[in-house]
Amino acid sequence: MKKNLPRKFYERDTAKVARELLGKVLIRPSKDGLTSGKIVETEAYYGNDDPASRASKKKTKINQIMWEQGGLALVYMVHANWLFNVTTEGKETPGAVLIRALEPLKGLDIMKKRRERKNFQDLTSGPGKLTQALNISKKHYGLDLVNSENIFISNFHKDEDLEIEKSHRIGVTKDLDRELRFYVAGNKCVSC
DNA sequence: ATCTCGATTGGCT
DNA sequence: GCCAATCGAGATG
Repeated sequence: MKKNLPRKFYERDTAKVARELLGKVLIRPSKDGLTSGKIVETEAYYGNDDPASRASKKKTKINQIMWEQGGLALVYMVHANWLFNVTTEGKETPGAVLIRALEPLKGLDIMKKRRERKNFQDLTSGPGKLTQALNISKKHYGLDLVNSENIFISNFHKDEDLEIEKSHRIGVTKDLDRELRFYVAGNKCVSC
């Protein structure tokens, strides 16, 4: 079993974490089998000065862990889909990275069943799709990815050279004048 | 108790 | 490409 990324990986500038999460593997063992995928698309969300961020408003039950340590699972629902994020930066500095797309690696049959789709590209090519494929939901809220066996992120076995591109964030009503979406160029599983 | 809205998805034109 | 459906949280009364 591969090793969880350490706390210090997450407790850095959010855009840097988002960018470096590309190519890492999200691993999700479960009762019905292990599913995993390579991260190919992410978005960075900051605090106060980021109108698109959940942390730009006051603390709530949902966003409060953005002020906690880095490496925690932040899961919430948008338009009837669970979205999976990881907190970043140290305590008192809010930040999180949204995982927007994966390239399926293991457990493809399980993913197909959960998604009720059989095409490779329909499995995890969107933030709501990948949570369904990996069976991630509200119950994982607050999980510490640095220690957990249920969901964790680790380095990929081979150091591939990724060609990374960036763009403005997708779907947000008020974006910043800064490109905070990162994705692997040309990858078939990127959401758009 | 009810209403509004969203970091989406999938089906249809 | 367009657009309606979907769920839960947060706000409001």
